[in-house]
Amino acid sequence: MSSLEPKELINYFPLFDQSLASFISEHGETKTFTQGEVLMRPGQFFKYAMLIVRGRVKLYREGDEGEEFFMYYLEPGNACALSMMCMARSQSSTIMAVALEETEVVMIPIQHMDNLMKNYPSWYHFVIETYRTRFEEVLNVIDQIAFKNMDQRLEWYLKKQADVFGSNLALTHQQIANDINSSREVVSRLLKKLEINGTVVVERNNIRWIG
Amino acid sequence: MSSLEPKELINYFPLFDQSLASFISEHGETKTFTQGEVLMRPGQFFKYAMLIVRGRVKLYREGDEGEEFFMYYLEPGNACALSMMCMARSQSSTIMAVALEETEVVMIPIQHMDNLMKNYPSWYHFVIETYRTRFEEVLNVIDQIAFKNMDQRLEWYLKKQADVFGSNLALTHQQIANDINSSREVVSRLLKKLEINGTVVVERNNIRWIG
DNA sequence: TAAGGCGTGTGACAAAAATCACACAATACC
DNA sequence: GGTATTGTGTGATTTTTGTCACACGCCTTA
Repeated sequence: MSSLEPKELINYFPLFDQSLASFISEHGETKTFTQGEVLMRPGQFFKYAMLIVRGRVKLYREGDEGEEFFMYYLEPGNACALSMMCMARSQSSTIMAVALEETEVVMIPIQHMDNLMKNYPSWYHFVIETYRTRFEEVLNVIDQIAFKNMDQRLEWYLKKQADVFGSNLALTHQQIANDINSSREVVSRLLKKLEINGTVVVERNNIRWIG
Repeated sequence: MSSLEPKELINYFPLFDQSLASFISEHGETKTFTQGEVLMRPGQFFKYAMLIVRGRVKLYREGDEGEEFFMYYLEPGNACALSMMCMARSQSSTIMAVALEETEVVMIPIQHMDNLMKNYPSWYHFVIETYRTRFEEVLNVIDQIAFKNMDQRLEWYLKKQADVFGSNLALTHQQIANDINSSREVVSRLLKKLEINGTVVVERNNIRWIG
């Protein structure tokens, strides 16, 4: 439950200045989530701002009938933007965040927010930057599903995966289909096309992204 | 170019406290945009945070081939979230904002941001609230295009329009098609269905939303 | 090594949406 | 009133995506 050293924090979050890192080191609590554990679920109130320092978190949108739609990953050095828009008393459906692997998170209780905003300019710079990044990410998602066909969306999805996990993607066609809200057969066929095209190599349980 | 009275500002932005309203009244510049004028375009840097006090602004996403995709409106009392994520040096394609009618905007130069964040808690509460609202709006858009069919998306779109403009919508089928990235014929057919269904009355250049 | 589960490939078909080709009604403007 | 423009209605067709049915190969494990 004790927090990280200031130096380590600055390492992960280069936007932090010395005094901010010290403050967070003192008042933040670290928590470790196990693989598959839910960090955030629909309708939840937040009592902490969450900063990722180890592991990976998958954010996705849930449809009314339980469909999933992948949005983005959070990695060390990222913060959960949603957790920072604190009073998120959400409606019908909202965002899910689950740990993909064992994940370590620094949690800053919201009662410190006023103080942080007031006295640590590098904090709100970080907050704004976090929002901006996520907002742009989400706008890109909209571009894809509003303007592009399945083949282009699949390609974009695979590229994003490769950016995060490297060129070997341990994914089944079914998992991909879930993430982009399509069906296994469609994904299979499109992957075949991409393979002929030379952008990927398709193996069992694995896709090699060539680009 | 001179700004509004503090009292008036608080009227539009109830989250502002007295001192914040005074500050903005003093340092904000008001600017009037004419109908059709662009407040924000792809690739632009922002030098101001923009608060809407009169009129209406339409925000939409532009595709690579010039397609448009409607996202949301800004009305008096709203702020432009994008303008507040100041250094938005955007990439390939990003958001467009155009005035739907004559629109009055209070513009706060970004050099005041540090001061505002530091000394006016009601300012950053407002900023966070603005981000939160827009983020949720955008997530709802994603729900629609990721999980719903055209008929449901059309219905959702019309309802949103009716929330803003009242139940008489001066829209052609072509305009609707542009906003939801579909085609006129499809919109015509779906509107007919909705009319049979009793949710709308279709007239020339006008749609009456019944609900 | 036999059995069963899981991941993948594929053809046939269905559904949703986009596109094409018109007809025609309402309105605007000479 | 006559003519052009704009908005709408509708069938036929194509494209895209989703669904169904089933084959088959790989891998585990008993």
